[in-house]
Amino acid sequence: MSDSLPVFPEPGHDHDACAAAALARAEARCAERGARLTPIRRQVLEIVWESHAPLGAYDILARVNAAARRTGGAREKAPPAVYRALKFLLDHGLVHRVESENAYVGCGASGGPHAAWFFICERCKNAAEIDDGRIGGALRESARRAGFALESSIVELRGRCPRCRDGRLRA
Amino acid sequence: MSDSLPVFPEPGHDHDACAAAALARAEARCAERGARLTPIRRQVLEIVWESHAPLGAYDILARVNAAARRTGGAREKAPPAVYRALKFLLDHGLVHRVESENAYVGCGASGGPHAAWFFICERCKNAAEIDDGRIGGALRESARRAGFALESSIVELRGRCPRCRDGRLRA
DNA sequence: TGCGGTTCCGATATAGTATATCGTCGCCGG
DNA sequence: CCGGCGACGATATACTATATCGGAACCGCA
Repeated sequence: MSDSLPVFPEPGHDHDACAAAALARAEARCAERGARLTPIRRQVLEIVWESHAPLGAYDILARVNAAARRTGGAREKAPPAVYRALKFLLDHGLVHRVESENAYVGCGASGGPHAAWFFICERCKNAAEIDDGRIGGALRESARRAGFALESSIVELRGRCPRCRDGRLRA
Repeated sequence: MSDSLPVFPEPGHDHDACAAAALARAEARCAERGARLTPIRRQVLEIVWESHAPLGAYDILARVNAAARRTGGAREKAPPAVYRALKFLLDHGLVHRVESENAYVGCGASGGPHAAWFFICERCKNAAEIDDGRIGGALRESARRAGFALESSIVELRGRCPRCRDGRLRA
């Protein structure tokens, strides 16, 4: 685990490349595991990677169906299609769920299983994963002292990202 | 902020006293603030204090209505009644919301505003507030290093409480 | 080639969580 | 008396998620 690094996407970052890299990681991981990145799963993953802001399941569904309407008249998907795809992606560590928003965001890490801890900007809505060993240490130590057998941890830190923090409301 | 102390309720603790103390704290705080602990607000608070396990809004609603049926035929309350009461209690720091369960639990602290961090036992379902300065320190330091202006933090640690941890499944 | 198992998906229904809106009542200060 | 405000009742609706069943596609294997 490394120190915390600049975690929010830079203003002008090449987001297409960012998303493409995530898709490539997903394909690699699925190949490794013999898991099938089917069209609907891949599409849902692409949609959550359209930005760094967590997206609700029904927003994802709407985009899936909007795309279907554009490209030809395939019948509308129903909610379970999206929830099944999300479950697959969650199970394989390709997306994370943001509990405080009932929403889903792409996993930016290439490594194995890891805790899903986030900074979430209240203004631009972006979420950035936190990679900071100190937090894990503090949580484990706190659990140890309480006699609590820690199995998983949810950490969602809300506030203003570096770009949005300077009081510039609704810039 | 103190060290982490034994935070889960003891097996045989006097829960009636525990709930009564919480109600007394609530009355005191409302008096201080000129806020009105109306009958429905008080009843919702009593219901969340029936145990240390977070309770869903509709479970609370069902208990409110069950009580009404028992004591005489007052008309059933609708969901907004409970959500309004919960909002009041949340605003005044008398209950906390557990994001990972869409559920609500009484606030055990008597002090002022504070972060709502929890241990949540997957077996007995109880939630216990964490009072550990190290966690806050780690979170603030992580935010500082990332240039993130921290406004609020959600920490929900899931696992087994001291009483439930020893592999005794469904005892 | 045909069988049997598994995985994935379509389709429908329903469960569970939360809020918007509008009207009324009661209280309190002027 | 009246005006404002906070609280609440009532209805409707939005949003989030899952249960269940059946069929299609795929795979390994006799």
